[in-house]
Amino acid sequence: MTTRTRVARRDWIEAAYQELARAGERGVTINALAARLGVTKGSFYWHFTDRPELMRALLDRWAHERTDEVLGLSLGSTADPRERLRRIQALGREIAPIDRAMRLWAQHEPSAEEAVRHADRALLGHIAACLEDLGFGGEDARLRARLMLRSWVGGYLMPGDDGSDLSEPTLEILLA
Amino acid sequence: MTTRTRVARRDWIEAAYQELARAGERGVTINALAARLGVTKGSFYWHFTDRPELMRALLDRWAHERTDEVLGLSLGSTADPRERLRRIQALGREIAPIDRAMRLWAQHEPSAEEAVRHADRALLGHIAACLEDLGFGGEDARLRARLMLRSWVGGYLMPGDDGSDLSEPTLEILLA
DNA sequence: GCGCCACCATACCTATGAGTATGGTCTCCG
DNA sequence: CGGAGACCATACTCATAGGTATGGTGGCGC
Repeated sequence: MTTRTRVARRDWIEAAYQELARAGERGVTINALAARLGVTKGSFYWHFTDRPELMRALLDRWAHERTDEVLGLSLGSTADPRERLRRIQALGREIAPIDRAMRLWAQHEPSAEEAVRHADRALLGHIAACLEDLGFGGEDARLRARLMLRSWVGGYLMPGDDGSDLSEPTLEILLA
Repeated sequence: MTTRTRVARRDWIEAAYQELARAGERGVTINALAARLGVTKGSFYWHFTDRPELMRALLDRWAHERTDEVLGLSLGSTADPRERLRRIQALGREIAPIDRAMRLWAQHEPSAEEAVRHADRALLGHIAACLEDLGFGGEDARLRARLMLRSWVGGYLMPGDDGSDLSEPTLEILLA
């Protein structure tokens, strides 16, 4: 016989995380995850007390992942700030699904909103630092950083905008 | 006795429209609207066949309202393009709730996505026209218009960003 | 070998929201 | 005054998703 499937708490979190990136917060449903993991709800309610606990774990996982990524941007730092900005954009493209899901979730969940706010503070700091290295004044750099991030996430809410046109020519405008 | 409450089809649409702006697409529930209107579901299913029909009516209402607003921007046109851009921003502030709701809805509803796409095309055209009047080239104007709109709607997804700091200094950056 | 415990399946309850069936009431028109 | 139709209330069904209760089944220590 095939060995009885048996999942750990991390498996639930991981599956939920991917479901979150794929279908949004509403898509994170116990039954769907159970089917995906090949078990039933009985497993879930042994590892977790309720759904909010799972969602809190997702928030935590995202916050850590986000911190590591931004940290990676600062550490693997080229001297050239332009190159660093390009790396931020590259990172943005790969984390787009989960980032989008988190921000949409944050629209109706205060805890998610707080997590996004916190993560944005760090990211904005990093972008502003790059801009300062490019010669922009402190206040101006912060303004432009905010503008860059806003225009980036704004792409999520603009149909027919795959974000490809935000890469080079648009970056020139923001750095002019 | 108080006269029995009696609502029309437009009343349902109007209530739903406000509920949409207030609580998003998920907030548009038949029972909630019925309670708000002082009637029951029986009334709704007389005026409409099902919920999708109501939602289509909302899409229609929004599309018309949006067309009128953008048309109003073009008609009441000052010669000064800077002033026209400021009027766009002013309009943006007042339509923020329903605009936000529509864009969030468009994330998981193709018909809403199509409506937003169509409305954006018109608005982007108007903004780009203003930018061309300011001396920007055709392609550059379109890029900057897209950037402006993206940074505007991006504010919806950025916690702790009331959009107030997007007004003047940020506009200067985009017009530099 | 035996019991214990981690882990899961099964079967339930509950709330919510869409949708339906049917009967009642008001109003207007002949 | 009497019926017809517009309009709504009441009382259901049904599907989904969270949550609970309880009874298994596996492996590991003694």
